Amino acid sequence: MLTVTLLEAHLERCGSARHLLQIHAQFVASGLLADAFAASRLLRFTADTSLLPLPLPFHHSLRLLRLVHRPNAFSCNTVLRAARDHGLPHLCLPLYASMPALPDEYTYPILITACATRGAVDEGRQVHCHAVRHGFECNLYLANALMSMYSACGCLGDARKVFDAGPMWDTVSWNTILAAYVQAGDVAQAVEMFTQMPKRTAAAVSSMLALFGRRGMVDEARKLFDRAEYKNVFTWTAMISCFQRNGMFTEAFSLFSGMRGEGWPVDEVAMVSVVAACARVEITQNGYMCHGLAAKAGLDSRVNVQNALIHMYSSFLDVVAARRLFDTGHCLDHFSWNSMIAGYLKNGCFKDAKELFGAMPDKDNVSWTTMISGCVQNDQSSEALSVFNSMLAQGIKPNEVTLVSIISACTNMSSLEQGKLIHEYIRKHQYNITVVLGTSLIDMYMKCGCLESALEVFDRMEQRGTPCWNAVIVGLAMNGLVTKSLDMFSEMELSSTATPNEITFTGVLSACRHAGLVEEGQRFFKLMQHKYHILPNIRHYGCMVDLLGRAGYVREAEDLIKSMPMSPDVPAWGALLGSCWKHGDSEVGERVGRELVNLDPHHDGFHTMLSNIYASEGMWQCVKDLRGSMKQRHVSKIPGFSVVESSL
DNA sequence: TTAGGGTTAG
Repeated sequence: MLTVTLLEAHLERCGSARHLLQIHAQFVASGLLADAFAASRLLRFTADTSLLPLPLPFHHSLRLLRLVHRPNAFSCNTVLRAARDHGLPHLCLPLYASMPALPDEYTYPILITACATRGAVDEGRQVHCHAVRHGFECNLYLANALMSMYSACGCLGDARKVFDAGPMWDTVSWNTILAAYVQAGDVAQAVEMFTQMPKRTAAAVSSMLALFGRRGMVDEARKLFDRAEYKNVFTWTAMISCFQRNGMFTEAFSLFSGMRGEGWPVDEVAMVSVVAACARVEITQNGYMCHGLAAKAGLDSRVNVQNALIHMYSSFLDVVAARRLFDTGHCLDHFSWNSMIAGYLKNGCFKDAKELFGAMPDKDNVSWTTMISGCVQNDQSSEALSVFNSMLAQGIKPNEVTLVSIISACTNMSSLEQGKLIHEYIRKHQYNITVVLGTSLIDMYMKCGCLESALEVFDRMEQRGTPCWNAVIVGLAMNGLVTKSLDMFSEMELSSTATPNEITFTGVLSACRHAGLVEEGQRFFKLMQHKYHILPNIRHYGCMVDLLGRAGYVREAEDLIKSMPMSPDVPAWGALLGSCWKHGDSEVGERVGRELVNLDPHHDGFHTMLSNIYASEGMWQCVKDLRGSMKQRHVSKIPGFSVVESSL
C-alpha cells in the first residue's frame, strides 16, 4: 500500500525519468490522486526544474492535474509555475481561466511573472485587475511582481504607481523599483531612489554599479563600491564588469584577484566578465590563468565561459585554441558560433569563417552581421554585398550594425549605385537615422562625391553628434569645398550637441592645406591646443608642415618638425622635402633629404626630390651617388644631369 | 512566490 510518506521516500531516491514514470503509475493505481495534498507532492516533483536534471515535459504535469480529483490552489499553482518555467508562459492564462480551484495569493505573482517574460503588458493589466478584485491588492509579493512586470514592459509610470500606492514595502520592493529606473537608464531617478532607500542592500548597490558601468560613470561606481556597507558576489562582479566595459581591463583583473583574495567564491558570471577583460589585454598570461581557474572550479564546461574563452583565444590570435574549445563544447549556442566565426575573421582566416558560417544551423542577425563586417574588414566588399542580399532573401532583418557595415562596403567600393539602394532600403523600412548610421551614410556620399545627398542626410538628422559633423567637415574638405568646410566648423562650435575633437581638426587642417590658408591653419592649430586641449597627433603636424612648406615658410616648417613630441613620419618629412625643392631651399632640403632617404630607402620619389636639390646646387657627385641606391632610375630625368654624367 | 551581476557582431 502506497502512502504519502512512502511516496516521498520514493521520490527522493528518484534519479531517472523512467523511475519517475513508475512512481507516477503506482501513484495513479493506488488512488492517492484523490488526496489533493499527496497529488501536489508528485506535481511539485514533475514540475520543478531545479529538482531534477530531467524535467518531465510539461504535458505530464497537465495530465496529472486533470487526474487529481479535487485539485486545490497549490496543485494548480505548481502547474502554472511549471508552464512558466518550461518556456510555455503563454499557457498560463488559459490555464488560469479554466482553473479547477480558487486562486490564492500565490497564483497572481506567477501569472504576472509569466506575462512579464512574454512582455504581454495588456494581459498583465487584466491579471492585475483580477488580483485586485480577489482582494490581493496589498499583497507584497503581488506588488513586487507587478512592479517588475511593468518595468520589464517599459511601463515605468505604472511600476511607480504601484510603488507609491503601497503602504510598507520591503527591501525587494525598493530594489525592484530601483531596478526599474536602472533598466530604463534613468540615472537621476535611480540615484534619488537609492538615497531614499531605508537599507542599501548588496542587490541595490549591484544595480547601481551596473547602471554606472553602462553609462561610463566609472568614478561614481568605484566610489560607491568602496563605500558600500553590504557587498556580495553580485556586487564584486558588477564592479569588475564596470571596469571591463569601460576599457579598464587591468583594473578589472586586479579587482577579480582582490575578490578571490577575500575568499569570495567565483561563479560563472564573474568568470565571464574577467575572461572578457583578459581578452582585451595584450599580456596573455592573465587569460591563461583564468582559463586554468575556470577549469579548476568546474566552470569551463559552462557554455558562457566557453564562449568568453573562444573570444579570448581569438583575440590572442590563437584560432587553433579557440577552435579546440569550440569543438569540445557540448552545448554550443549562437554566441559560440558567432564568436568562432568572428575569431576566424579577426585572424584573417576568411575561408574558415565562410565555411563555419555556411555550416551554422540557424544563423541569427548577429551571425550575418559578423560575416558582413568581416568581409569588409578582409577587403571583400563585393562579397559583403552578396552576403547582405542573401540575408535579406532569408527574411532576416538587418540591424543598425549590419547597415553600417554594408554602407562602409559601399564606401570602400565608391559604389554610389549600391549605396543609394541601401539608403533607399533604410528609408523604406523607416530605420531611425542615429548618429552612427547617419555618419556612415554621409561618409559614403562624400566618398562618392555626392555632396548634396550627404548634406541632405545631415540636415534631416534629428540628433547630430560629433561624428556626423566630422563626416561633413572632413568630406567637404576632401571634395575641395574648403570655405563650406570651415563654415561648418564654425556652426559646429555653436552647436550644443557636438564638440570638436581630433578628427574635426584633421578635417579643418586638411581643408586649409588644400586651399593654402596658412593663417587659418595656424589659428586652428592653436585653437585645438588652447581652447579644446587636444594634443596634435602626427597627422596634424604633417598637415601643418605641408601647409607651411607649400606656402614657402620652409624654415618654420622645419622648426615645427623639430618641435614634434613624436618622431616625424615619412609623410611629414616628405612634405618638408617637397617644399624645400619647390622653394629652392637646398640647405634644409639636403638635411631633410638625407633623413628621408635613410628612413625609407625604397621611396624613389624622395630620391628624386633630393637629387633635384643636389642638382640645383650643382652637387652632381651627390646625385650620382644617390642614383646608385634607386630602383627606377628616375634620376635620368633630372635636368642637366645627362650632360655632366659622363664627366663624373 | 518577488529584486540584483555577464559574454558575441560594429
